[in-house]
Amino acid sequence: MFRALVVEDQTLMRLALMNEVQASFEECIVLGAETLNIATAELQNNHFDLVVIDPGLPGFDPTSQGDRVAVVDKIIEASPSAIHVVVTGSDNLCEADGFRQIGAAAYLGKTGLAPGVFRDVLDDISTKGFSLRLSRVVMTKPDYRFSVLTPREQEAIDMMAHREPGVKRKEIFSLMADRLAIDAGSAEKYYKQARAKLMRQGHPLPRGL
Amino acid sequence: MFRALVVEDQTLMRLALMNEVQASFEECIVLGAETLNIATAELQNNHFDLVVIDPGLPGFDPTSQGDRVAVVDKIIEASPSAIHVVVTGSDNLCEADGFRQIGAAAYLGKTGLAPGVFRDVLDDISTKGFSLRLSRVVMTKPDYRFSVLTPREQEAIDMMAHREPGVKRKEIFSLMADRLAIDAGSAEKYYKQARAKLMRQGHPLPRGL
DNA sequence: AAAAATAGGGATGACATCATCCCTTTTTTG
DNA sequence: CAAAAAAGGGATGATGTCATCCCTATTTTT
Repeated sequence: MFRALVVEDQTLMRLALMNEVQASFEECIVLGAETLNIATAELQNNHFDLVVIDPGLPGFDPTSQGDRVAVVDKIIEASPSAIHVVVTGSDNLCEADGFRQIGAAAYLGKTGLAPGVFRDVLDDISTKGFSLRLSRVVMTKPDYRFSVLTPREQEAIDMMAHREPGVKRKEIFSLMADRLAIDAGSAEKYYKQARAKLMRQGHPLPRGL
Repeated sequence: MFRALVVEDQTLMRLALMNEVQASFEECIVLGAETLNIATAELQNNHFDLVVIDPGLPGFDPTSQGDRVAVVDKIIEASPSAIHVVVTGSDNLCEADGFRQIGAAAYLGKTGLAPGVFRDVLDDISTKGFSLRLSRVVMTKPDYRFSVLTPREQEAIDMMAHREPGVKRKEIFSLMADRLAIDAGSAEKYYKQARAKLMRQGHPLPRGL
């Protein structure tokens, strides 16, 4: 059974990261720790295959490079056989190198760290040994979220809304089919159903229909 | 139809906040913006009832108090009729006062901002006019997350794991029943089912069973 | 010893989502 | 024009979760 630990003080982010880890493994146990104390206690008593760390923890100065390295270093030394992924909001190349030198397998900026990216990061690690994803701004339009839509319908709307001009809808349906491992016809159906729901409720649809 | 906008650069956090907003309203549309540019473009073209803002956006100095105020101020001026909630990782009482004075209805620290808290914040706003929740460390034990459990089962395990010594399980079942608006017997069933699943797979259960 | 709490199951219907396949009409494109 | 793309529906079964009610031992309290 794959065991992972997520060390992050921001609750919503911790839960989101735990979700990402869970989504990356068939069967697994994921623990979440808010503080270094909780984390070290767990690391002493149990074995972990993967540890995700945000170095900006309570009780440490987030601007002090020494504090940040100390946090990560302590965790790495307490779990030498695990894969260590550093996640931070204030990322930079210099710090990435530093963490890499003390044994981290990945360094990720929080901006641009979207659902699904974590899986890619793990692929990077197993193929190249290290994964570096610095923060970068990607969005040009906002994301829409409608409470009336099912997850599948929401995804269909999302992908269609981000369609580049000139790209046919059919192509989006194929893409969606690939990503969700379903039939292209089903993807089309979800999109149409979603669209119909929004129209029925008189919603102003995002541009691109 | 209730319309909300979440302005936050960290993708996972933005999605989590959008979820929190959605969970707080029956029917709603929630937009997510990664940058101030996207946000202001939306604010110009559409009306919003609620705007959630993280002042630490790309292109601004997160350590500069002036930059942070400028971001929030620009958004508030662009949507004077909306409720404005400021969410930040580096929160302090002084900044909270500052944002309150320019019209924010809530100031929330990211640490301790857990699922469900947002609803309470909105209650605070409508009753007291302002909600202040500074970051604070709450956890003493880690959270466990098992991929084999359904959400209900996971919640049952969560709540039981955080049971104070001396508290009877029956009481937890009642509490769970209250919080989920279900029967106490059902809550008990979920817990037992979850426990059975974990035992069957040979998982070392968290202390407190 | 009696009462309450806990452990451990089985069976059930309601319900929503997922995924598929089918159909027609209109619009756009080559 | 002909063909492809798109809009707009209806019907279907599989599946999983939710929520409930039922049952019997065993253990712990009182």
